[in-house]
Amino acid sequence: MIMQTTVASTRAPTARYPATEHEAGFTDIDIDLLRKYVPVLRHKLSAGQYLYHAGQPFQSLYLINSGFLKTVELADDGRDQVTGFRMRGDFLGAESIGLKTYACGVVSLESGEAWELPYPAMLTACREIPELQARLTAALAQEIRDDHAWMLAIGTLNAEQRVASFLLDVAKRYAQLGYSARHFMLRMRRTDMANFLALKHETVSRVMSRLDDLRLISVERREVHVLDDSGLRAMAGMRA
Amino acid sequence: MIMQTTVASTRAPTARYPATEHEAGFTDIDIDLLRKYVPVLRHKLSAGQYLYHAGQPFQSLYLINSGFLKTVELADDGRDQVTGFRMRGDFLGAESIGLKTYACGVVSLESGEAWELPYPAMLTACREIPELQARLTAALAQEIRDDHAWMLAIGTLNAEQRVASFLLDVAKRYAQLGYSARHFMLRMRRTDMANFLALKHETVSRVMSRLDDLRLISVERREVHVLDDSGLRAMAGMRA
DNA sequence: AACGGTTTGTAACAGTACGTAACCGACCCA
DNA sequence: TGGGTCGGTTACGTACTGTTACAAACCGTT
Repeated sequence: MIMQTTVASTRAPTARYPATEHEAGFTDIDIDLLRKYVPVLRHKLSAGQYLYHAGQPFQSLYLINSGFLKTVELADDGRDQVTGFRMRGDFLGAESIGLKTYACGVVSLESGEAWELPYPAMLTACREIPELQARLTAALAQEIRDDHAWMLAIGTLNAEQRVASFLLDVAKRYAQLGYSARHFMLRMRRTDMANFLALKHETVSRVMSRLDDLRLISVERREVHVLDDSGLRAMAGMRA
Repeated sequence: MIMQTTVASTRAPTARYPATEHEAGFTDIDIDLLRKYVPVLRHKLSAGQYLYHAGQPFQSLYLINSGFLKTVELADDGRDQVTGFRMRGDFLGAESIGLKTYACGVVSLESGEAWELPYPAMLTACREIPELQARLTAALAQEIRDDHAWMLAIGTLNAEQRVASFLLDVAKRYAQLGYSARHFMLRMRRTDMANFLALKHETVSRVMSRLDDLRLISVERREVHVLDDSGLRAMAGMRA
């Protein structure tokens, strides 16, 4: 086990459970072995801070040790799109491999810690540790699949279904990290959630209230209780 | 140069130009060197034929030599989403690396040829040819960036802008393969285009007609002339 | 050349999500 | 303590896109 145990957020009222056996990232890679080839640099992050900006020279990959971040795609004309949310064990920066500069930006949504892994050293390490290469490739493939799942959701689900799906996904990811899947704190603003779901923040608010009315969840600002898991699943998966 | 020159489609009335220096895929990998490690199997494809189905055992990557294909994400309940269109020089199957079965399906939209590259052999080859590993990783990263660009478009653009962006993207890719960017044949049905753009086919029809009315393009079924490139760009990029 | 199925185009209508705006509560800092 | 900002909620009218329906054009086959 390579992950250093840290408390992800002091504000979060989520219960703490034993970590599950499988986590994303380097779980089954020996971090000490990795350190022989890669100088791991630790970075403390605070809310609102950028881990890296789009356009900045691409130099490193990052592994999130604690905290919660969003990745943001930026267009020339100012349009922006939240392409995902990342938490402990997730990789960052892999999407920019092959480029001179980072293709997107990463913003921390709360305090946390990220480990910087200089890419040239990682390349060397990958040659020495075949398992590392496999993990990195698998992480890239996984990200593609996540993106495709998002496309499927956005392309085929209405607002209610998108929000329900999103909540279930968040719950699942918290559960994988050993937190409660039935009671959690959303770490992002409504605006970020809406942007990610290709909706407006008012729509997200309305839908959340609606899910509350239907007794599927109870919401108070960022605090969410899942009251009817199967009901929520039904709403998320069924056709309009 | 590794690419065998073949005619992509006999139906397409697109003019043929000298190929550009840069193409996606293995362009700068020596195909003969690759063959020392990987048994390359050629597959003829006809319109409507699946290259592979979602759920089928994952065994190989594919490199498109000629033709035009769509990748389709499939949900349990029957919802489906076209996640992309692929042409000569593109990789297929990389999104399923790390899985036992393919995560999506690939359908040929016209006759063509794909080269099957058994994945276990590819792994070996990657260890022997560092450049190959780099190309594969770069292709994966590129796919992520393409997906993110799509997310940005779907999340921030209206129907007109999406269709305009799509046409410009198609034009660019044809140009990269040496075809005309101002006159081309769409290889997919309106339904596929609409699904990819998270719209309905009637909406796509409406918008195409409007772009025609505005003299930005001239359309007749699948045949498209770009009449006002900068006008089309303005429409694609500007905010609603 | 005629046939049936598929694909595309057009139109009227309806609905979901949007845009605007006002309000409220939490938080920060003077 | 009070103003200011930020984030979230709710109401109401609007409009873009989806829905439904139908017709025309196209394709492959007989």
